[in-house]
Amino acid sequence: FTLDEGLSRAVAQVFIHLYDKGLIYRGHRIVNWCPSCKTSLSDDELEWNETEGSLWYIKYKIKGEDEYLTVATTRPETVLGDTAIAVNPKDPRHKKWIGRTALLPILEREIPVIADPHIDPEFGTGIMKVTPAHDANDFEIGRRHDLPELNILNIDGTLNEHAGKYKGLDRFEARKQLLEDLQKKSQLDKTEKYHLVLGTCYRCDTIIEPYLSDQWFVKMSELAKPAIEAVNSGKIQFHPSYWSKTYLHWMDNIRDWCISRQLWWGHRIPVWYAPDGKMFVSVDRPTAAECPGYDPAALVQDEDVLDTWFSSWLWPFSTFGWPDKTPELDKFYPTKVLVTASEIIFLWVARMVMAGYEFMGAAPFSDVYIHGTVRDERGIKMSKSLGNGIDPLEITEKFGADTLRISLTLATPDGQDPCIGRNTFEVGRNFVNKLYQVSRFVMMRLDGRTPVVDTIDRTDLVIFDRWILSRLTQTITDVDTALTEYRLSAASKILYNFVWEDFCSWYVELIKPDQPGAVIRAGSLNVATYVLDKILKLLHPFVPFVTEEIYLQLTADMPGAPETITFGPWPKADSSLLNPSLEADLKQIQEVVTAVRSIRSELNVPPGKKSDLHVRVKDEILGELLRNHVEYFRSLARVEKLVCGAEVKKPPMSASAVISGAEIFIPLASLIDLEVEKGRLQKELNNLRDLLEKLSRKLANPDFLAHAPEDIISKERAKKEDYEERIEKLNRNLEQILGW
RNA sequence: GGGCGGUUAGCUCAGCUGGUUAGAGCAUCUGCCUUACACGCAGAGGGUCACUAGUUCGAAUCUAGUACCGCCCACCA
Repeated sequence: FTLDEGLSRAVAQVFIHLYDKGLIYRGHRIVNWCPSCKTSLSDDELEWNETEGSLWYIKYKIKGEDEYLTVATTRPETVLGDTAIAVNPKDPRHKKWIGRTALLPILEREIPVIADPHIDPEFGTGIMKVTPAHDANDFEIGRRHDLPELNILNIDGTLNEHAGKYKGLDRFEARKQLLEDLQKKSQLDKTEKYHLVLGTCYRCDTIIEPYLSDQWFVKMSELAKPAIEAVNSGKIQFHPSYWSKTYLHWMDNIRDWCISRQLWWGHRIPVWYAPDGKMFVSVDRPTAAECPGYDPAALVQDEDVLDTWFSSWLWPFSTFGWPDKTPELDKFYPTKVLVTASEIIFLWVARMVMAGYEFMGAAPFSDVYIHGTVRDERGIKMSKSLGNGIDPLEITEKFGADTLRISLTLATPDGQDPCIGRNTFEVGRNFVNKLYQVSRFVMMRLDGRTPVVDTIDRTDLVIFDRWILSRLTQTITDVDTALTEYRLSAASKILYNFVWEDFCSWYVELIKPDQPGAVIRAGSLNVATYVLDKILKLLHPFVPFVTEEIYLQLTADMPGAPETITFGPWPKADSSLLNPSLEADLKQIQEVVTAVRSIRSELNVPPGKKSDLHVRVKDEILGELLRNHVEYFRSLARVEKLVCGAEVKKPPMSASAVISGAEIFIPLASLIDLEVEKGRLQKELNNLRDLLEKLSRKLANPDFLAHAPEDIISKERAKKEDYEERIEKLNRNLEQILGW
């Protein structure tokens, strides 16, 4: 907590360090002042109300001429605090007046006519009055041109001695009288209705007044240098990297930091004032020796407190006891990753980097991960004030903490903001349930056998076992890559797909024995358990509670198992398990199974009814693959009898499908609907013909053949051959049907 | 006004260095209470990749501009 004693001392020390170095100074700044509450307000404490106001056009006489410059203002009483008239240097209408002297109406004070690019020639008359003490923007102009900052207000909103005859009047009464006087002197050119937005005090509704006050500042340009260099050189990296642009743009244009706040809660500014105004900078009340010639008891500490970020920017080291050299500081500074939101890149991140270099001599971290900000379904950032948020506790209550976590991870585009609604969380809820169910299945099918999760018996593997191990290996590699690149959502999606598709939909279904309740082959069960263990560990960062629970159940009877999943090692990719050609073989089996399912579904074959499967293969390797493993996919494809080989003939009255490298026939006699089957084949035929046409055009283009790389051309040629082959087969099958 | 993102199926998003029949989940439609899961299984439909111009043999992917959405910062005499 930054208001704890140790951290408070660090804050004061830092103030003194910067003050002694000449980097902290006292200056003027425009604040929002409430004349009723007699306090300054932060921008956040203002309420902005749209009102119908007026735009008054006031004439200023040019000294020594019979000419007038007319300016438009919404606050005529500030005329009394004007210290210049300004025009745009490029404005041809008013160029000739630059450098001349104008006379303030009523008070007849002399003020210069200056040129400043800020003035918009399109607004009003293109001439602006400059009131440095009562407008933030005019203040900036005043600084640029070294204008006097003339304060005309008292703290209660009445006018002070600089207001001449209007002294003592309330600002609005003064406005009224001034306008009347101008009218009388014909110096009020005209009045227009004007729509404006007025800042008011959130407590008392009083219109706030921009007010010049004494504030403390930190000079930033020197502090910024090493912090800019750190990001430019890559010593500090943002993830995603484009956030470094935001950081650098701000740092390159950095302005001095106003660190004093007129609040009651915060670190008090460590400055003490003697009755005569003499200043002492000190953590505690100065001792007699520290303020020679003054009575320490008579010193008064500055009433203001420090900006909250003035303590937060020290956080990476103040939390470890700095400025003392503690073992914690030694061990934990610098750290590696800072995780935060983009909206505080300036407020916090940039300042921590600057403080790190200034006080520790090194950057506080090497990587800054910027996470997304939740938005609602319309894309608007969720916030308390808009009331468009979803309460995370409500989601946790309903679906569980893991669901909240994995759902947000899955839904958040890497580096961007997720738009979420209530059903965003169903995805995660379903997934966590799926994980739990499949785990339950594996554990049930242990049938009393002790699970083995650390090793696999490589002499006892079937093709599907080796396949899932290869897929697992690839998955671990992909997840590691994604995490290394700080792509959390990508990592979670890789795992989601692996678990749901590869593991649940294919592997577990393939190793299920054909007979209900039959014991699963020991080798496959070993692999299933082994893979499940790795899944739990890979998913643990995303689904912490459920993976822990399952892990403890799975390893309950396992001698020497860690007492928590977090003590287990992160899975390593074992490249000897990777087998791309095997994955390609499996893909073919999957395609056959999918084609069969598709035929059956489209022809409305009752799920309970099994059917024979005839496969004419182009290559006997596939035939063998199918024959040898039919027992595994028999139930997936509802196969009664399998006939496959290069010479297989199409059985009469059978439905067909053509995939790359094979033709599939299912004899369906009574079940087949001629029209439906014709439609199916025709549709596929049309699809392939379109593709072939496009491809043929491409391959007939001499420019393509001349410029495209060889491997692309041969790939396209192979594709063409495949299309032609499939079209021919489809044609034959279609002709046969037409002959029925 | 400045800076930075985004725009791909009805919705939420993948698509990394240009060559895939542009993918997934939700939603929709069809059929299923099939040995863990109906929070499920299988199948299907659905996209001129915001628009315009350019670079290229080839653009969802690169460049420029336009429009719209959003975030941060500044400002509105």
